[in-house]
Amino acid sequence: MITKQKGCHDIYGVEAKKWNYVSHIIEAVCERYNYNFIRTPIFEASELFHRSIGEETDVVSKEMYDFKDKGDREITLRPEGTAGVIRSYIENKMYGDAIQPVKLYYNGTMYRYERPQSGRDRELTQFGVEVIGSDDPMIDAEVISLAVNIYRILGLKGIKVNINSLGDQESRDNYRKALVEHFKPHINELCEDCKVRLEKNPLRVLDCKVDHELEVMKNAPLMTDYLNDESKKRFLEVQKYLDLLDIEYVVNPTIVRGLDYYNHTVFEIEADIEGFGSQNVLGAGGRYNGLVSELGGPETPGIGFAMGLGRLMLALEKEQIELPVEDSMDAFVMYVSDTEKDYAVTLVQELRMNGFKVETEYTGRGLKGQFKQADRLNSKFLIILNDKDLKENQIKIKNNQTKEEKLVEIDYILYYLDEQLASFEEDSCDCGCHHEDGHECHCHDDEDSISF
RNA sequence: GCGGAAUUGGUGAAGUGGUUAACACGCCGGAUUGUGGCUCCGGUAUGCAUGGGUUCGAUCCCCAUAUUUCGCCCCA
Repeated sequence: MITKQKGCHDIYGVEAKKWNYVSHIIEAVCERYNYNFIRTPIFEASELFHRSIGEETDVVSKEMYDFKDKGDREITLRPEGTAGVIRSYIENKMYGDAIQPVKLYYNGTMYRYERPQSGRDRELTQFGVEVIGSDDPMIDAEVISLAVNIYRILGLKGIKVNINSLGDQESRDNYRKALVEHFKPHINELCEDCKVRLEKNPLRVLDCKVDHELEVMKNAPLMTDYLNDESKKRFLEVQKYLDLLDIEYVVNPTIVRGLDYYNHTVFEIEADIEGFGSQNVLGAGGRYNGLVSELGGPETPGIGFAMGLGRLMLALEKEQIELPVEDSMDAFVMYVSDTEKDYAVTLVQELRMNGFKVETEYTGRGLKGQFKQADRLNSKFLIILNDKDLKENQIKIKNNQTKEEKLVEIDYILYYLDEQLASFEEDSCDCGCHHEDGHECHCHDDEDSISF
């Protein structure tokens, strides 16, 4: 048997419906914030990721899906979404668009050659946004609030926002120097990885999990103390806007992020959920004011974030948040004889074309089997065709909830079904979803009634 | 890249170095000659991840591979 590749997943059935629902919520929220959908290729020139993410990062140095195509081009399956979006922004000269800043969102698969574990796959789905062309701290807060509001709308509790500022180039350089001076005398106490990090990317030493408890680590200089006045002011403004937006957050100076393009605001959104494991960062992002120019575009500020949908689904599951999943039919058309079947074929099409969700029998089951099948499909009405009724221009239709059966004139079938379904929905939840006992219904918390 | 655990039918699983590998659910059929969901009866084929090895004999023991899963590193 040929099986799926390591770290990949087939998503289907109820799970696929849940994914679609979540994507739908995300889209609705993005629309309200006036972000526009962008779809970029899944593969790009390898150089794009080397230049943007950074040569020394783990993502680039050991997790890239690289290959050469038949034209001998160096290709990489995208490990994250920002690089491709920025490439597209530059290539399509979006910096010349009348409407600025450019606000974009994407939702697609990313690829990282990693060892899979809970909450981490080789093929992962990320939703993310990018705002390019504004350096206003207000937009930093908006991006964070957008992410938080998506989690809120989905009903997720225990969301923790950690923010930090890496400052501008000057602040970062000063801090970098201070860090190297601080750790140099203690280099032998650090783990092997950190010794290398201190050389190549000193900031990364800070979020080392191995050396976390060391004394040198605890009294290491803080980034916040090395921000120059402008960076400091900017960071405080971001916090002011977050306060105004009623977003709870914690300033955490150890957040440095694994991708090199970040500066100023960086943030991570954690799920503080029992049993979630160590892969508890649901979303993260930050500002990247140097990235557009680094990739050959004009000097343009930008900020963005990404969230892993797989982890989000995991969190929703752990918190036992039930998503509304449409799993019922309006009607199931039953038949036995060939003439009944012929009529069924046309009736089913007519009903479908008039907006009803209708199913029928395809596998030669007897009437008994068709009743069972209709129940499995959670069909609200059963249409039981009978040659004798058809000769008299009538159709038997049974309400599967009340068990009432009625003979209806063929010409009135659409009207009858429409009316019956309307009254059907009055005394039951109109979302059409199944609710297990004890679970709250979130069906009406959809995008038409979201509260921020 | 490193380490631990696992893999038995459509599904959940029990089990043993030796004739037909439990049990449950599901599904199909019958009782009910065109009205199901309850009940009862019957059926569900070549099925113990793959490849080697030990053995008279392996689903069981050993090795390798694959996949799954949980950690480390790192990331969403």
